[in-house]
Amino acid sequence: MTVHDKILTSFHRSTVFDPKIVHRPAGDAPTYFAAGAEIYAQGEKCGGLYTVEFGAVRVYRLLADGRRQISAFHLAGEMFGFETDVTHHFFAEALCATGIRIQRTTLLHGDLAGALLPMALQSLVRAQEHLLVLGRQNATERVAAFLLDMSDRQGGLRTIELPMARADIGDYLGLSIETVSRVFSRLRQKDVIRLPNLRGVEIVKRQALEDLAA
Amino acid sequence: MTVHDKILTSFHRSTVFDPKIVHRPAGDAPTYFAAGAEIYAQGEKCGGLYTVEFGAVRVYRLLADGRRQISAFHLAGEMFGFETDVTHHFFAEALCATGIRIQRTTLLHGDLAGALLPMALQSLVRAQEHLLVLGRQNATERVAAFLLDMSDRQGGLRTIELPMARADIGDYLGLSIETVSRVFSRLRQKDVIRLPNLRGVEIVKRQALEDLAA
DNA sequence: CGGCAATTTGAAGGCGCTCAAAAGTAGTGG
DNA sequence: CCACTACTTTTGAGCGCCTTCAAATTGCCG
Repeated sequence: MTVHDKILTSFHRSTVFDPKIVHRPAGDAPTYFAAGAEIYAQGEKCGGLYTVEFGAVRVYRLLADGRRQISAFHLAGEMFGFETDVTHHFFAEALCATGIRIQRTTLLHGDLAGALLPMALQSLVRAQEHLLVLGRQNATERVAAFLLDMSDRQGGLRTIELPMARADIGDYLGLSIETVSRVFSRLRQKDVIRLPNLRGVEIVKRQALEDLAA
Repeated sequence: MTVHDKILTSFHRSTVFDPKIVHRPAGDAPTYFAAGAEIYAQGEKCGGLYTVEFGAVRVYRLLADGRRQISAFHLAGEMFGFETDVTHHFFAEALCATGIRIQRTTLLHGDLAGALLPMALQSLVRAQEHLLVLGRQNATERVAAFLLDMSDRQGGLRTIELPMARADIGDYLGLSIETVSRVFSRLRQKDVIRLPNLRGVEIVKRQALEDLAA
């Protein structure tokens, strides 16, 4: 039992689980999840690998006292669910209406592993870059890096629709929701971004964001 | 070019490079590095995978202004150097006298990849657990988790010899060296640990550390 | 329009950082 | 062996960024 497993032994879910699953077919066909629906939970047996067909996913861990760290968001086309153990060490939930293709991979070696290694390494690099953000950047830098990352992963669009709430962004960036909101407001005041909807973000001055992210 | 690559374009090494390499044979034989010696640098062409035979290694990234984030320490028996690109995105340096076995892997698929996937996933899980520490734990919790991790990875020994300086611990945990030192002192005052040497740590009350790490 | 949740904004306080200096450690050479 | 130097670690004081607590505002959906 590792340090972090120990941390989580006393965990209990804070809200009652409501699956909200519209349709879960057998085999490799996509499964549909409503916003907030659980895809898998810590301690569950690993079911394989997951590919986001549409929508978005948050993957996170919890501390015993309820503090949450979202280790990654996964958007359409991305793969997640890599684990070293037979049971999940993380929770995965849909951020919005989401379609997931589940590949049941009992054997993780041979040619299949050869195809998976690049995907796993992609996740590793993302996690390592996120370590730099969490370890050494201030609130403004974190939010700027986050917005640029989200934009890049949606094709570098000028206007993006965030699939997650402020609370999710905070738990991803290691900040309180109030601080996230304050940074958004400050960026809006400086005309670096515009906030047309609650979830929409228009990047007005990309260069300014990039300067801030450093 | 990603956000983080951009961040690092203006990077320059802060100290003059002194290889201090005693012996670097060809092929798969181990290479020896003195304390502080560079194993590879950001931007260099990837040479393959690296296995620590003895000693210890730090892998890190830098921001343009010199802030450093150590993404991982690697001890004897551990493998590192996984990259998605043809060039390194990180720096790797020996923390002390260290022997490294370099496997030159031109093809990262097939059975070889099958053997590598578990190692890569191990790195991924470590990075994700570290995200929880950096994102959601305070200074005391971070140091406690670090000490337990170091102890566990050295066989759960009661007394361990840290191969790294306070500055390295700080850059790993996202803290200043002063804060790391203060937490060490506080743990010593509470008789949770003892500090026989500058680098030595004796874990007197493991349970207390585990309670703190949560 | 009314009600609920999410977001925003404000005020006060705390944790960790920066700056600074003292104490301890190691390495070198006389 | 000891003196000298350079570096690391420790300790102190003050400050600033972010958090917490609280309340106002906005947005959304019936």
